[in-house]
Amino acid sequence: MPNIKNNASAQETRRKLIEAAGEIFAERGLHAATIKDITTRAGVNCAAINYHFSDKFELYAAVIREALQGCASTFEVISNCKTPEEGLRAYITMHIDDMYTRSRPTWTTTLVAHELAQPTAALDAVVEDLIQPRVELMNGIIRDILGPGATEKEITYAGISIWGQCYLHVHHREVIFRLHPHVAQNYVREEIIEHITNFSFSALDNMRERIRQREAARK
Amino acid sequence: MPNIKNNASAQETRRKLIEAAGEIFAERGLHAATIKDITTRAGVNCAAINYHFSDKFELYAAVIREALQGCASTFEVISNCKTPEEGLRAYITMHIDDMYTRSRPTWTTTLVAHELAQPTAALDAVVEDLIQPRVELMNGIIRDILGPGATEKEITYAGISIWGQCYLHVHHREVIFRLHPHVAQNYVREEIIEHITNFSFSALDNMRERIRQREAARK
Amino acid sequence: MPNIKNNASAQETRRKLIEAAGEIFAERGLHAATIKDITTRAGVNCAAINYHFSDKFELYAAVIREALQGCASTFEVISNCKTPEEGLRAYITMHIDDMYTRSRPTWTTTLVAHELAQPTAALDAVVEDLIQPRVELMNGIIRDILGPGATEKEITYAGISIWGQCYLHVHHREVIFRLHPHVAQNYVREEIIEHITNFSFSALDNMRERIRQREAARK
Amino acid sequence: MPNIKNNASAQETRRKLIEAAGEIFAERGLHAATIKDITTRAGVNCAAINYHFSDKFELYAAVIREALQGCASTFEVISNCKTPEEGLRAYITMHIDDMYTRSRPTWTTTLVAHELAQPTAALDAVVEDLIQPRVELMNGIIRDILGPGATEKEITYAGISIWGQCYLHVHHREVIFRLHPHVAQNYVREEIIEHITNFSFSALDNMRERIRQREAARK
DNA sequence: AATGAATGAGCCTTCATTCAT
DNA sequence: GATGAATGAAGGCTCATTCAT
Repeated sequence: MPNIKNNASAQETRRKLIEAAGEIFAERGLHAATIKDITTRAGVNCAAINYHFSDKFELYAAVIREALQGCASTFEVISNCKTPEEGLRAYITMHIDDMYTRSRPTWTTTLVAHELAQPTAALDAVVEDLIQPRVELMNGIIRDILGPGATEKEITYAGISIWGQCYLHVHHREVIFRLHPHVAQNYVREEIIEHITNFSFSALDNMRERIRQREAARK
Repeated sequence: MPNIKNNASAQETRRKLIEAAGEIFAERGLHAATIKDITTRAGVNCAAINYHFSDKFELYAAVIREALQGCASTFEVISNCKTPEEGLRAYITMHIDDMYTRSRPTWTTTLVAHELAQPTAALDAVVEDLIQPRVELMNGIIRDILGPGATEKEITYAGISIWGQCYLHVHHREVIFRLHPHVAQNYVREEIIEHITNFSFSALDNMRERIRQREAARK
Repeated sequence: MPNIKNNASAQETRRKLIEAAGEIFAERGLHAATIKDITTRAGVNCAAINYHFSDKFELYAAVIREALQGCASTFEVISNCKTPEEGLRAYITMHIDDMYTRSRPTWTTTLVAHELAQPTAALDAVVEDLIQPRVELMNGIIRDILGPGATEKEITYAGISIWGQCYLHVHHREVIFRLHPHVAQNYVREEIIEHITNFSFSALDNMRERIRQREAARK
Repeated sequence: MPNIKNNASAQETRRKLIEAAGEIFAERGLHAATIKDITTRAGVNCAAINYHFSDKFELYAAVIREALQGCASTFEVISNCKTPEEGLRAYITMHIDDMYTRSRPTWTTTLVAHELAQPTAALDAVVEDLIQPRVELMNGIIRDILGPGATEKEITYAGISIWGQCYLHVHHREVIFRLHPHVAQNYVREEIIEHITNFSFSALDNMRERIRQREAARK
């Protein structure tokens, strides 16, 4: 791995750059963000980017990597859930809380949204490090709920249905608020989690019943 | 009204520009797309953009407007449905088919996705012309299904849940395919429509029952 | 002479173009004035300039020629003056009135000022048609006043002294007004003519006396 | 204060840019001068203008400011004059020498002439820093000559009369030479100074006498 | 005679990058 | 390790001009 600077002040500069770049990339996207914007906000010279990351895109990649770290922290919570419904609720909560958690800088979610809408070479890392594990986690929960007769496709589709509901709330809140001012004015996180959990669980329950009947008929 | 050119050849040039710009804006986004790219693909001189649309951004706005036209065509189909379930299925079909319809150029959906992920001043038009009418259409269907006791918030949340499921399939197919290669290899449009319809309908059915019980208890 | 169009409507277009171009060249100068500005103000198509004048610079030259016409009209007034002092006063009046005469469009003076400060190829015409005759006229008056002993150089210098006084009042009124607000607020054309005439005449009178003494001594 | 570069080489580049820009702005005026011309003559990259002055116009303003410096140097000479006539001669000499002094770059006078003929936002600085002090200096001299009875208007008009004579010699030499080839061939700076001084002094003397008579009559 | 449409050239500016210190 | 200075490349836009009608 190149460009690993050991000096303490070097690490400090790196950190300031990643922080500033994260915010600005999230605000404007990869192309509209300029190096001058980033270095100005970071309070360093513009040549520092070339020194620490050799490239604007390398900085972007580093920012993405940074954004993906710490996302796995809530996984244990989900694993410890006893009932599948609890697991489902915990999973949905994790998604919705992407927007609120203060343990990570606020720009990470927005940044990932940009990357999904307009993928760069960094998309692979996003999929592998962030989304893939979540999908697998979720698939496990769904498999538990749907029972042993569920096909991989059914599990996949169900997973997408749940993820999609969360996705809009997390990444397109602005549009939702514009469409539904009454939601914007009285925004209650728990309400949304409750709705998606109920909506999804009842749909999964129905799927489970259908699968059970199908499997019974097949025997 | 400025910039309305009447000559036939002018209209032709406008069309070529919008076509080329649509593709390139969809590929690269507003900032990364260059005027040279667009005019080269359109086969016209770069000054033509200034002549027909005074600005790069005005061209972008025109492209967005163009993308939004023709989206309302399937509304009648939905209005003619007899049962709510049929209406729901027709609505979901309309969403999913955004990706496949050949009556419109292929770039429109991608372009709208960009606009949602990284809104510009053109977002207002997208929301008002494209999304708002769909949301109202859907809310009517949902209201029919949930029955008279449903609150506005319940209808809103249910609508977002359905929209969200379609959204991922339409706008993030690339990511879905990467995550689920078996879906990519054997992609069946009807399967997806079937799944989302069933998933959503059973969830709505469950909501309806709860609401019914709640309203009964209240009396 | 090329580009002499005979049709009546063509002459009309030419006239409108020269009028509009005169104003805009006077406002902004040759380079800063754009063809679009001019044709917009003239209410004609931009290709008309190329058709009637073949060139932006040819249009400018035509405008200059236009501006120079009609300047000779007051010459007879001066020629008819009986005493040299009257002639001097009439000459100064002619200069000062360049700014006020309503028989010609108001932009001509400003335009000539531009040409003097930043000469183009059109300067020759300005000098030959506008300035040269005036200078010769003035030199005659001055020669009358100074008497037969005056050298050409003395006449020349005296002429420049008189012209220069008028020049500032005519071409740099804006600066004068800024420097002397009390003059701006109570601007009296006659006062200025009176001052320059007295100032110049007394100076010329003094010159005449010196020349007389010098010539007397020489004999 | 932005744009103050401290490094020695930066100062050197700034100086080269101002020098080159001064010459080219003087040759062609603000609009006709191109950044490429300037940077080529200065031997620097075109982006240097953006780096040192953020703008073409900011560069122009800096050039004007530069042109105005050092103009006040001869003021003491005038202040030290004993008789009013000496002061008047020194003042006229200062004006005429604007064209010849080699202590300043040769373009400054031409540049100021452009600015007067076609004012930009930089005119304010020209008036305040260059012209205003000279006018006040001159008004003092004239007030001494005319005596206590002179009105402000009389002093103002007299000042303009003197300034105007110098103005033509300084700013329109080209035209003068074209009109009077014999002056061009045998140009003697002292002759001109002598003429303007005599011409003006005799006129002022005459004014003083009139004022004296008027004041005497009023009592 | 006039115009709508189109164009090539060039301008100012910005950007990511690199160099020298 | 960090920075002030400099730069080549390219971008958006404007302009005078020309073409086809």
